[in-house]
Amino acid sequence: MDQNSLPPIQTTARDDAVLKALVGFVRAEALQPGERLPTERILAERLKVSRNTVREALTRWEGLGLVERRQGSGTYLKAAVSPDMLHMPLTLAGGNDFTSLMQTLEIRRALEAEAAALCAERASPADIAEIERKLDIMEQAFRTRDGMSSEEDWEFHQAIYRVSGNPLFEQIIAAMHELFHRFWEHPLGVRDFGHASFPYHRTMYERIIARDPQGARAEALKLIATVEDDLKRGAAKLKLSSQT
Amino acid sequence: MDQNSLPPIQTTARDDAVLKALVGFVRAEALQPGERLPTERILAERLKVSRNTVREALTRWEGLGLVERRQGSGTYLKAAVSPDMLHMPLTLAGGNDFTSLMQTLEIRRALEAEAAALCAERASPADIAEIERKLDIMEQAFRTRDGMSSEEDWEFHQAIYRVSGNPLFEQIIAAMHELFHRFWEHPLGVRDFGHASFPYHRTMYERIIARDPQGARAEALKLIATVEDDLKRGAAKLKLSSQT
DNA sequence: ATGCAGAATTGGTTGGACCATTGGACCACT
DNA sequence: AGTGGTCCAATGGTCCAACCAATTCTGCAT
Repeated sequence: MDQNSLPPIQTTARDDAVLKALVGFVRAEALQPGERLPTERILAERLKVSRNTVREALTRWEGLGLVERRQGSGTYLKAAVSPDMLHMPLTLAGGNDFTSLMQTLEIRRALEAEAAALCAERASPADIAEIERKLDIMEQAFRTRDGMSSEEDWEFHQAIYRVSGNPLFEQIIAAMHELFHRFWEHPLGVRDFGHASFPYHRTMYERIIARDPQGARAEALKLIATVEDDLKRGAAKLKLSSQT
Repeated sequence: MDQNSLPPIQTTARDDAVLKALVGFVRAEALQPGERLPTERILAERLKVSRNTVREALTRWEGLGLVERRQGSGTYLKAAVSPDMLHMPLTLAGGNDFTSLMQTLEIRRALEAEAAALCAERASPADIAEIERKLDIMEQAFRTRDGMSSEEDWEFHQAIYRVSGNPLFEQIIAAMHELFHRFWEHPLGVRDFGHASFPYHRTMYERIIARDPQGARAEALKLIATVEDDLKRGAAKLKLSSQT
């Protein structure tokens, strides 16, 4: 017998139903991130469920970063919601910090190279102008502050992900970026962290405007390689691998 | 004034404390994934908190995929936990049109190639034996059922991600896989979907055992390319691009 | 042994109560 | 006008006790 022809029926799934209703509400009211949604008590009454059930549902959304609860104030939307969104909780098992850092870079290396290649294929003249603008801002910041242009650097990269035409690149790499910087807020003893990557931003840009996907990919790989080198230097310097 | 010199203070965080205690318990008892952890009632009593609080904490862990709750049975550990885990919930807005499907493949192309290369570099003899086992199972299923070996096919790929040594590959690609199959359960009109990719599984395996990262990468790219072709054929056939 | 009914266990839900924090209203004083 | 203080209502956080629903165990009848 084909087991797929008899999917398990859904008797109860109260909190899921609550979240579904909440998605509907957010869309109906066109709520934007930052706005407040109804109080738990009102939701419980309207949906005819217990307040505890509402709370379990909201706890799940809070864990996913979709919502923020402030005691005494209310519950606020933190991100856009849609009926068909997929949740992907990434868990990076501690281990030593160096390993985790390196793992985020392995993902980023793969995606950064692909995004650069796609960008070189698909960029419109307007896209190129935007990328160049971000590149100029970054180089300016790099020179005036001598290094430490991480904010502008990141904006340049984001522009490329956007031009790749695939929003998944930006979302996933952004997650890697945040994961990375949770360890690396103050470049572990490596004073000129990021210095080495600087020239490759412009060379990557040049391969993009030349509509050279393979070249752009190669430059992106070189760029990530310098970051990996910086990381290895920091690890060797601090021997930070001793944890728990 | 430096605003950073006065960070907001942290008062209470009951459920966080519960999770921290639970991490300690899991480590103390050396619980492995699949094992059952104490009853909610017992936890509440031992930790001197309400059962509701325990439930909120467990709900968060469930949302992160760390734990699975089965009514009437218990709560089971689903993954290893450690005190310094990092969580990065990522929610992807899934579209159901041709473009979205293609976008998941672009991500997968980048990651699959990188994972295959890393696998070729790092696979131990035991790893290779495991991959070969999965490959044999898949080829067997393919021949007996003539096509339609998607389950075994997926297991083969997962084995490769695991051997890559970076758990993020499996987590992210699994999300892409789910996003893809949410709308592709029955290969939209393409009867022999996946047929074309079949031979590349073995060629990829051969490059891996040959410790040839670039070769493995190339075979992975060919494999994904056949899937993209299948997708394009399905799209042209059904013109499925009309969807909300 | 086998199978089945019933009890015990366990997560899921409910309703009601109280606590802690927030933010606004109001007021006194400067 | 502005500063600080007090009060109060709204809101999320916690607690309790009970019951519901799914699962698992138990022991009896066959």
